[in-house]
Amino acid sequence: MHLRLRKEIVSGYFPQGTALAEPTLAEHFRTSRAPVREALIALEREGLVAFEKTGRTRVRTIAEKDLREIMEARAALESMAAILANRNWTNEDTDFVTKNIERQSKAGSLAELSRLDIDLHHHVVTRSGNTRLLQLWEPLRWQYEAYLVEIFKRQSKGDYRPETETVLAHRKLLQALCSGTPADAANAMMEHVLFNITWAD
Amino acid sequence: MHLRLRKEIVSGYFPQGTALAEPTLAEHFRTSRAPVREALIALEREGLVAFEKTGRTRVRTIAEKDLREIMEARAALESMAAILANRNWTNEDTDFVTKNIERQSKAGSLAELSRLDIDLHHHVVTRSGNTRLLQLWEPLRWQYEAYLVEIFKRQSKGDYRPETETVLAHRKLLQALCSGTPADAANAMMEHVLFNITWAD
DNA sequence: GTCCCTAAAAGTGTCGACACTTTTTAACCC
DNA sequence: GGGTTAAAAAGTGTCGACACTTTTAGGGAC
Repeated sequence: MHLRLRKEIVSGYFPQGTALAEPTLAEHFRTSRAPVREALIALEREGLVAFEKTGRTRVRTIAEKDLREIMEARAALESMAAILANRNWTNEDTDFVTKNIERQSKAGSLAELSRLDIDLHHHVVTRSGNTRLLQLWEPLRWQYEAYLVEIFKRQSKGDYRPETETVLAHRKLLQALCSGTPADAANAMMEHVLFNITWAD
Repeated sequence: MHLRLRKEIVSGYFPQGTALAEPTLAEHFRTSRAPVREALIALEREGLVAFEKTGRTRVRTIAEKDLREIMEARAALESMAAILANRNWTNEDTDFVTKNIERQSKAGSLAELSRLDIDLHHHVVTRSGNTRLLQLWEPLRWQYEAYLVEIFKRQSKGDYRPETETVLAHRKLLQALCSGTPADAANAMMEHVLFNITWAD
């Protein structure tokens, strides 16, 4: 329920600013209001919906300035994750990331590239072995995805060229993760994530 | 309601592992179960309570290995916060932190020192100006406090000596925040927070 | 058309109830 | 006493209902 509603928000089915009335959602999910309320509370803490002072709920709007916050927070968490993942790194991890990057270079759309990109970053955070890092990271992920889907809507589909910049940064990151020092890994991640801020605004 | 229950957990009134049955809590707070459930969901996402597979809820137990995770995550968020706060730093901030450190050096108990310490770190995260950083940091704060109160219980009250180490690290941090580079601030914060890991285990 | 006021509609917050599941208790046998 | 089974107690998940608040819609004056 909570997961289904999240998917509908992140996928853009409920666009930013949409009013989320409990009776309506209850009907939509064929349940009563109680489970809906509980899902909304969880989603509020994930930053995907916002409660107004009157108690009403809307899909949160994520603007450019929010993206900066998200990327800064991601950079903080992911660079630490890179340090920790660097310690635990195995050949299986290298394989996984290598294959991911390979598919990125052949990606046919910005949406596909983004999905692969998020997968890669998710892998690093997971492999940090720090469950709290992952727990804090996940809301940022959903907010980021919710932002992306909005951008994709506005963007014409025609003008896509593979993002060679991103792929190069990922190769550098992989290098640091599998054969660099923890500091190398942190720096590569920090630069890579923060680069997207300047790229985005 | 959510805040009251949190306070009772963090203060140690509900110790780690305590079963939190909804009807009992409802009676305790003189409400029905619905608000209790909603508070529990919020607290679960703050990491203060844990749901078992059967749906039952307990106050989460935070052990030494959890403390490591918490401190690593704090280091990640707070070092980024230090970078951002360094940009916005004003004389008022310097005053606030200076007074805080002064009071630390005169602190009469470990509990008082901890309270001042958390206040100082909270100030830096707030002054980063990044609301998401603060939002992610707060759950770590509660978990940390819930851990501390448990430690204080076990510890004899007699053997307290002021932690000059901590005070020195804070002075160094302040120096970096008000007259150093962003990198200085990040490093000072990272070292300071991670130092507590080795100190704690 | 616009403004204002009122009435209806929609929404939230809280409650008690019911079915179902898990845990505890108690009785029984050995 | 220790173990097993069955009944009772406690707990969760979900639902519909009610009072109260906010928003929307409509009607009248100008």
